[in-house]
Amino acid sequence: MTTQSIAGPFQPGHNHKACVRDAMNIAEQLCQSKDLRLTKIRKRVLELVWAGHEPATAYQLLKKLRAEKENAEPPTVYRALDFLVEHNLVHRIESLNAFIGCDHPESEHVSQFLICSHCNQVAELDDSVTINHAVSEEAKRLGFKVSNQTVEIMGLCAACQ
Amino acid sequence: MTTQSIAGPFQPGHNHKACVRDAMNIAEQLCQSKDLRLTKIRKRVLELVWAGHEPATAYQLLKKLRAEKENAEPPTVYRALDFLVEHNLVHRIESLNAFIGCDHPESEHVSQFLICSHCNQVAELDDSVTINHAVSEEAKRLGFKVSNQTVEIMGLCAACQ
DNA sequence: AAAAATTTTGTTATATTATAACATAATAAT
DNA sequence: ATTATTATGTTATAATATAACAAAATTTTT
Ligand SMILES: [Zn+2]
Ligand SMILES: [Zn+2]
Ligand SMILES: [Zn+2]
Ligand SMILES: [Zn+2]
Repeated sequence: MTTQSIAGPFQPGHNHKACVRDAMNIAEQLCQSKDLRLTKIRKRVLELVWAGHEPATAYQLLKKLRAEKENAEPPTVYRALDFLVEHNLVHRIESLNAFIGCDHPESEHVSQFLICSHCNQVAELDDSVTINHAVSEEAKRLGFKVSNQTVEIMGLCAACQ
Repeated sequence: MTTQSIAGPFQPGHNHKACVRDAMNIAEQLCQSKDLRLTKIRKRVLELVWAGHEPATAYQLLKKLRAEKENAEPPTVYRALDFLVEHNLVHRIESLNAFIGCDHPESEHVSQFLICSHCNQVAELDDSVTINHAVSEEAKRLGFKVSNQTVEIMGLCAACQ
C-alpha cells in the first residue's frame, strides 16, 4: 500500500479519500499480522470513525450504524470501540468523550492531539519526542513512573486563526 | 498566611490539615481580592474537594453534600464546581471525570497532573516550563495556536512502585 | 429605604455517556 | 463432531451532566 494522503488534516492538500483508504488498509494488515479479528461490525465502526477528522462520539457512531443495521445498540458500538482502542486503531479523546482514527496503529506510541476549537478537527502528533521527553523529565523529578499519558492541546489550527 | 504543608501528596511528610487550611485561606483571599462570591455552598464544595488528594467525582461530592444539606441536587454541585473550575480553585481531570483542588489558584497557569493508578492520588505539576515549552514547540511546527491543554500523566508514584 | 436589576439557589425533568448481565450465534480448537 | 472460545444480540440500568423555570438572596440604582 502506498500513502497518498498528506499527514494531518491541518496540512494543505489533504486527500481524505486516500487517507481513509490507507487507514483501512493498514488496519486490515495489522489485524492480519497480529491475528486479530477485524469483524464486519468493527470494520464498519472504524470506517465511520474515519468519516472525518472530527472526533465522533459513541452515540454519533451508533446513529450512523443504525441507519444500516437497525438492531445496533450501545454495546454494539462500545464493544467495537473497545477493540479498536485496545489495538490503537482508534484513540479516545478524553476531553471530548469522543473517538478519532489513528493512522499509524502499527507503531507503538502514545497519543497526543491538537484539537481545533473552531473547525473541531483533530490532528495526532506523530510521536512527539519533544513532549515525551519533557513529560519524562517532570515525572522523574518526582520519582513517578509513567505508564500512560493524556495530552490534548486545544486551540486554533493554522486555517482557523 | 503561612504555608506549612509540603508541596504535593507524593512528597514525604505531607501535612494535610495544613494543606487544606492553606488552600481554604488562599481561596478566601483570592475571592476577596477579585470580588468573587465564595458562597456557603461553593466554599463547602471546595472543602469537600480538598478532603483528599484523590480526585472526587461530582456525584461523590453530591453524596457528601447531601449528608448535611438534604435538598442538594446535581445542579447544586455542578454549579459550585463550574464556579470553582472557572476561577482555578479546582481543576477537572478529564480522564477521570473528576475534580481536584488547586493549591495555587492565584497564579495563572495551565494544569498538568501526575495520577497514580495504584493509590489514586493526584499531584499537580507546579507550572512545568519543560512540558509547556515542548507543547509550544510542537504546536508551532504545525502553525497551531494553543489556548488550553489537558496533560494527565498516569503511572505509579514513588511510594507505590 | 424602596425599587429594580442581577446573581445565586431550588426544583423537576431530561439528556448524554457508559456498562452489567445474560442469552444466542459464530468461529476456532480439539 | 464436540468442545471451548469469542463475538454479537438484547434488555436493563448506572454514571455523568445539563436544560429550564421558579424562588430567594444579594447588589445596584433611584
Ligand atoms: Zn483525512
Ligand atoms: Zn495514534
Ligand atoms: Zn494535602
Ligand atoms: Zn492548578
